[in-house]
Amino acid sequence: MVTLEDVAKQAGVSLATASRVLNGSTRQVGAALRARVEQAADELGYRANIAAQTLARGASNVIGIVVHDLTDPYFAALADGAMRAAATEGLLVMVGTTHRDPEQEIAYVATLNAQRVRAVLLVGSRVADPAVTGRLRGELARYQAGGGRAACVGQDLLGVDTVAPANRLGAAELARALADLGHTRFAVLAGPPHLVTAADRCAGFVEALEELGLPAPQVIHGPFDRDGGYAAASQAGGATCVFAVNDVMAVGALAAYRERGVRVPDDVSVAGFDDIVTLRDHVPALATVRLPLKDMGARALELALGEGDPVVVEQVAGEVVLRESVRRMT
Amino acid sequence: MVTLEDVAKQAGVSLATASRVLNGSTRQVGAALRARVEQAADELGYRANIAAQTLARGASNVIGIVVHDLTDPYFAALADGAMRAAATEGLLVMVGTTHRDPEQEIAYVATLNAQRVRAVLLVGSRVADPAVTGRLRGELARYQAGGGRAACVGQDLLGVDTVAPANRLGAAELARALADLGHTRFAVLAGPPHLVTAADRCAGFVEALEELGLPAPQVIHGPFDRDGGYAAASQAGGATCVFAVNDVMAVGALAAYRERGVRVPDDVSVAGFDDIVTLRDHVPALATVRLPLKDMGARALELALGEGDPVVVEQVAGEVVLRESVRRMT
DNA sequence: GCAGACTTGGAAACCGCTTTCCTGGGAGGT
DNA sequence: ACCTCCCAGGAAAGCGGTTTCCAAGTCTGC
Repeated sequence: MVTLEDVAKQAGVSLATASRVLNGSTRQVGAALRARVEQAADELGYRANIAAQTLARGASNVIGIVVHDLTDPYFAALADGAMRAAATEGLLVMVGTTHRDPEQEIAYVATLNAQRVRAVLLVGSRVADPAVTGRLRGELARYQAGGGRAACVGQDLLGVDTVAPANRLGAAELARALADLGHTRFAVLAGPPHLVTAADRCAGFVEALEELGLPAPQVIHGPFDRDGGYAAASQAGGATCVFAVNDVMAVGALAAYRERGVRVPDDVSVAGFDDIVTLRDHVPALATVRLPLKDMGARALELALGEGDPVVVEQVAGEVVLRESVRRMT
Repeated sequence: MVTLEDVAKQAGVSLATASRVLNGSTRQVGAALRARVEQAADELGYRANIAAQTLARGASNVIGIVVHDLTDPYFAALADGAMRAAATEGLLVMVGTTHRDPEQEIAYVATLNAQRVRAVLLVGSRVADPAVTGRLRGELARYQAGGGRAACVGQDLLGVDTVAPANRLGAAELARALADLGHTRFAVLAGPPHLVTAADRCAGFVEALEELGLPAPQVIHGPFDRDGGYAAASQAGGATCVFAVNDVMAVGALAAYRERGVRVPDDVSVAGFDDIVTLRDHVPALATVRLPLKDMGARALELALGEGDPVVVEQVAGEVVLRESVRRMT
């Protein structure tokens, strides 16, 4: 591997000069020397050793993003938003997937801390486990104590800058919209009780129905993914409208109904949450609550990078979008 | 930030001993000292500085993955496969997205080289531009000259270990399967002519039809994504069966037909390529050629990490899967 | 009881780059 | 002409680890 010293030697200049020419410095270097250095670097095929730069500068140009599952379009969209924002800042991105294991999340924060990344983004729902959350907070605190910056997309439970989707509110608005269509008997495919995102959406929905004076919906717990939706849908009976707490689950539910010959929306209405872009061509088109995922990812990165001495928490509103998968009761 | 020296001082041992205890060495350290060091590290909240380790060891524990677009489930699946494999090896992953810009791809290789990553994975179709390919090869060669390892998922055009989907073959088999159903008039939504993956699939399909003595299909070029499929479908006329060179385009095509009131498969059959998992609940279910994307990603990482003095190129066969989106002609 | 072979701990060189501090020389002012 | 001031260039001190090389024990086996 060719080093800066090789380049300096070849160009007949000092290490300092070579460094100043090649790796961006405030100091000026004379045109003649500059040219010699650049030529030497080119001839030798010099590539700066970033590990050395990071060590010397005491600051790296990479950020870390921790998501649950990259193949879930929800996280892909969020990550993509953050990555685009990072690219415009000239930052590299290290991505970690936890596959929904909170321990992995904690471990990643430790690892990213060791990497001295500029910022870490924790993307995805928190879990309702004070012990785990506490340990994660501890790890984050340690990271931040060393000058690291962090932000989160999800719930404001970590004491860091947060982009928080208005899950409760969105679900409540959805409930009201569905009630407006004349539905009265609901079921909620509620996901796992310990997942805060799932729980919030479920709670918002249930509370809104209560306020409207409607009967409490049937709440069915299960996994937060497509198969969870599929399985939960099979247990729902008697409801004219089913709310799956995310789009992917809703798609699973639709699949279950299709297989059983239950027509959507004729026999049952189905709504989801998130408005996953990849699903826009699904048939029937899915009623949902739209979240600006890319923007949220990008915004989270901004927050992490920004000064923000006081921790900032930004609520992001969702927008109810009714589509073919729901119908008006006559 | 607490350093190893702080730990050593607190534990009353030398830097060398502290290093050996905390950061994995072949050398033994006595139980007493080991305990003291570990306690000190714990009390101080020590986290090794990986940049320093990388510099000293001359080897990093991160790999780079370069994909076109993370929100495209095709790449997400491939990347996920590679990332899982990386995780089992204890490697961290740096992900770069090029958004289909070959220049970006080259730039990423340079950057990852600067990072001295252990290996880089280039995931996605090559482009049919000798100049660009040449520059990419040059950058890769430079990286490999420095001890870097590389692999590619796509076409064997880079002179590195490659996992190559059998695009031609898969498309040919698909063509035969569709011909078996009695179709004779085909259209191909062919994607961009310069994208090798798209071109290969198109060519395989066209050749197979020719061998069967069937009339040449209408070939419609356009973008390689959902909207490209949507637009291309609108231009196809007279065919009873349409082959979109990837699933995402096929979904776009289905959307276009739906909007125009063209029934699939009654009026026209539609097939794709890839068998994207996220699309399994699409209606109508998409006939396609299944590629084991996760395995391919994982395999590419293995290849990159393996010895492999001779460059190895692995063909991965696709499996034709006929589903509701195609019908038998009577 | 002692030579030789292992072990364990520490000192210090080194990884590749940044940056502070110093030096010499030219420009500008009087 | 003389003195300052400023600026380009270089020497060298880190940045935080790893690892080689030594020295000093500690075991063996005879």
